[in-house]
Amino acid sequence: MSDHEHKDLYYHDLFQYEDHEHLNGGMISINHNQNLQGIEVPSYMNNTSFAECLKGPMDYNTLATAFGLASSTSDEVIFSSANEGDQKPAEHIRYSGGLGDGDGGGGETPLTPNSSVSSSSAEAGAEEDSGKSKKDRQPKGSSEDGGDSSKKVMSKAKKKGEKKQREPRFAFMTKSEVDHLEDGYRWRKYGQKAVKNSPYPRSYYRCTTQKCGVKKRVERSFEDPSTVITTYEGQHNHPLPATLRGNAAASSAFFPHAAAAFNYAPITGSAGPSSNFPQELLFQMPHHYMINNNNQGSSRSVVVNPHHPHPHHQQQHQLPRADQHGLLQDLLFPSMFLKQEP
DNA sequence: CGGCTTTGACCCGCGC
DNA sequence: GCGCGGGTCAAAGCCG
Repeated sequence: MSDHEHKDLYYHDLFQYEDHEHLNGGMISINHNQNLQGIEVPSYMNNTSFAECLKGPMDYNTLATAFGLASSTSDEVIFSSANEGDQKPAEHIRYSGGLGDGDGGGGETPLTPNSSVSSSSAEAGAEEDSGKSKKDRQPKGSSEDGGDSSKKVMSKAKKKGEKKQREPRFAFMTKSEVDHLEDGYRWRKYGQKAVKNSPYPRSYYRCTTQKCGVKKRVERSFEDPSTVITTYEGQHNHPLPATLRGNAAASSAFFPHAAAAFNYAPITGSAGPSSNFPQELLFQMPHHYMINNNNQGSSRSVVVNPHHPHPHHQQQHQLPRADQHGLLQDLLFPSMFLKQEP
């Protein structure tokens, strides 16, 4: 497997923070207080196009067009969820994904997250940041006995051949006062770095579940301090931690709405990422989403469990038993995306 | 005491 | 080659 090939196949760094400005125009407003009907379509975008995007084949270009983005150039689709609730300011969600338009010779993209069938590439990567495999670090302070140096060298050499490749990423912008938004999963912070040109640091989190290599970065927008940018990398290979399901702990994870939406979106056309919505978007999202709407004390939660082993199928829900009841009817947002059969 | 956060050091890729 | 910035590690500290 040549590194270059992978480079072409997978589009990492889908989210360019520096490019935020030019995308600010494409936002959809979703009013959490009004359920689905609350979705406000930007003036420049007619309802029809929006609806088509959601109901029809998830064609990236269609989406992009509907969102007022230049489909040919833009990599992002922005979701904005306006929570007009009292205390909480509006929530904006920016969804971003890379356009897999480059040939890349599709088919190679991992389709089944859990079935590591496809090229370890993405899967293995998730395990532990493939690229710079940790461990090859040498404890500074203790000057080490060199005993492990071998280990270190080894891993180093190993990585030498294969270029590091990151998991596809998904970023969301959320208006929130809290940096780390609950999304139903448990995360452990493993680092924090100052962000260039920003007074706000960027925090790095890793899913605490073993074997799950999902990571996420959280940082506050320096342009709009009230906005938190959450970037997911990788996909969960496990269900939501039971302890968090239906728990108030999951307070305002709005970004998953968008994620869920795309996860359920049927893919049409070839398996290639070229003309359609980039597959990364469809398969790299967490499998479950818990969404809690705390507005007005009526906490509602939604758990979406795509498990979409077959992208060409219509969405198939496999909600966790415990959550199966009451959740669907509680869907605040996904139903229109889910395109549920009447 | 276990789990999590903090934080400085380290590694790596990339541009110059 | 060097410096910079992003990302990660892991020891130390904190907390329930």
